[in-house]
Order: sequence, then C-alpha cells, then structure tokens
Amino acid sequence: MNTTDYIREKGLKATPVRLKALELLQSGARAWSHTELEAGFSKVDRITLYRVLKDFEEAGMVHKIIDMDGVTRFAVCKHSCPHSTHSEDHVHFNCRKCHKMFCMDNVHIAPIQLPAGFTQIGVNTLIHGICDACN
Amino acid sequence: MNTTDYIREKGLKATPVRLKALELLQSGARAWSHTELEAGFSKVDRITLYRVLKDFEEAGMVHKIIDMDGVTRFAVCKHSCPHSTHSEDHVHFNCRKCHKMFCMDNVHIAPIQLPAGFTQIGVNTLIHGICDACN
DNA sequence: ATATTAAACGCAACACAATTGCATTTAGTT
DNA sequence: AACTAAATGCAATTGTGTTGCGTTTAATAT
Repeated sequence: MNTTDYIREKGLKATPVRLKALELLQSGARAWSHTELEAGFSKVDRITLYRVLKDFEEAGMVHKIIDMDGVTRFAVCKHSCPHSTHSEDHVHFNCRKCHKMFCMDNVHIAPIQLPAGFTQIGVNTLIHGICDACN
Repeated sequence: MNTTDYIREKGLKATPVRLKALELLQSGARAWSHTELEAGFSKVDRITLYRVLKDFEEAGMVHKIIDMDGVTRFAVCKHSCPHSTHSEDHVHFNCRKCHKMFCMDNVHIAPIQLPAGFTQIGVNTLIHGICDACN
C-alpha cells in the first residue's frame, strides 16, 4: 500500500506534511527525534509537526520512546499496534557516538519476575553502546 | 556513616540543601524527580537543587534515569558506582497510577544478544505497571 | 468542475524544564 | 577570628512541548 492510502486508511487526511513525515519515519529503520525530522523538511511549522506526530501515535502508526538523553523519539510500528496495547516488547539501541536510535525488532527479552504486589503492563529495554556504522 | 561525613567523603561541602536532598533520596528506595524533591523542602532555590543533583551525580552518589514520561529522576546508588562505569543493570519500575519510580535492586535481566556490529555499554530496563501500594 | 465543510495548518502566546553568568554568602580551613 | 574556594540565589536565556484562534485545504457532495 502506498503512503497516501495508508494515511487515509487510518482516518487521516493525506497532507504534504504527513506524507513527508511518514516517508522519513519509514526510512532508516530507526526512531526519529522531532529535531531530526524537522531537518528532513525544507520548511515545516514546528507545531504542525508536533501535531502530526501526535496524530500518527494516536492512530497507532508510530510509537513514542524516550531515549537515553530524555529525548522523545518516534518509530513506525511494524505490526499494527492499537494505541492502548502497544506491545513495545522489542529492544531499542541508542548509539553513544551518533546518538541515533535503532529499533532491534529481532531482539527480544526474557520475561521478568517482579516482586509480589507489582503488576506489569509493559517493558521498555534501552541498550546504549556503539552502533554498526560508528564501529 | 552519617550523611554529613558521606557528603564530605565525596569531596563536597555538607551544606543544608545537600543534607536535606540526600536524606530525601535515601528514604523510600525510589527515584525522585526534581519536583518531588523540591516539594520535600520548605524552601529551596530551584537552581541550587539542580546543581546539587548534578554534583551528586558527578560524585557517583546518585544515578540519573529518565522515566516513562520523559521525566528525569535520581536514585541513590547502592554500590559505589564511578560515574563512568555505572552498572545500571538493575530494573526500574514506573507506576502508571502514582507515577512513582522504584529501583528493583534484586531484579536482574538476562544478557541480550545484539546483531553483529553493535557493541553494548549498558542497559536500562524500565517496566511500567501498577505498584505495590496502588494495587 | 465547483461548492462545501470538517480537518489541518500556521502564527502568537504560553508553560515548564533546565542551564549560564555573576554577585553574594558560607563551610571548612589556617 | 580571618581567609578562600565552593556553594548559593537571582536574573536572564534556551529548548521542548502545548493551547487558542483565524485561515487554508483535502476530501466529499453537488
């Protein structure tokens, strides 16, 4: 399915900003910060981009992750994941050199045993180190 | 060792703000946000508190963690951990109800196998769910 | 093709977290 | 009690993210 139809299928209008944002997010298999995305445009309104990302998230098209520096990042969801039940059980990798964040879709973690009284909704595993390209 | 001597041992002056901040951090076995700490004082200068936390971190007394909402939090280090080689291999738990963050010092995770080319420096595992007290 | 309208956009203003510079105060020492 | 480097408190600034509102535009109906 093309980008335009995919956006429409999610109940959103296929506007230029949305098309470009989605194309950037789909390229590179990584999680993009607001700033990184903004740099991918020749011209965008900051606020519009914030809203586009929020729309994408609410539509279950992308998931939001906070990186090792506290920077908010967005990555396209591989499986259609409804906002409420985001699995997020895959691992994220944050490079200490280039600061890019990658989604390690094939790396999964073992179930964790919590102390009594604590119930788990989800896990977020963030590995930091040196990435592929920087090594 | 008492709080005053511990701070001095780390090469810092034992000032009122530092003493109070450390006492708060040591109580409750959890990770404190700036706002939570500030509320524990009858009166502090925000900026001073920022600097105190930064000093503690650089002295290896506390470690910084970003919670599920992107909020920066600080927790006392159990083992003396030099700033550079923070092990951080224990798990953090973030409650969806009260938003408190706990250090699960006894919960550890299995080693993770990364794709070729990626080298790991550290891991950060953040579980979110409902805590002890809220359940 | 054109008109319609709800959604999306762009701008201004605002809220909050965090940092920097600088003058003043204070803890630990002589 | 005096000294000095460290710590504090205030003002100003930066960065990130949000809200309100009037204007524009994508998708639909005519």
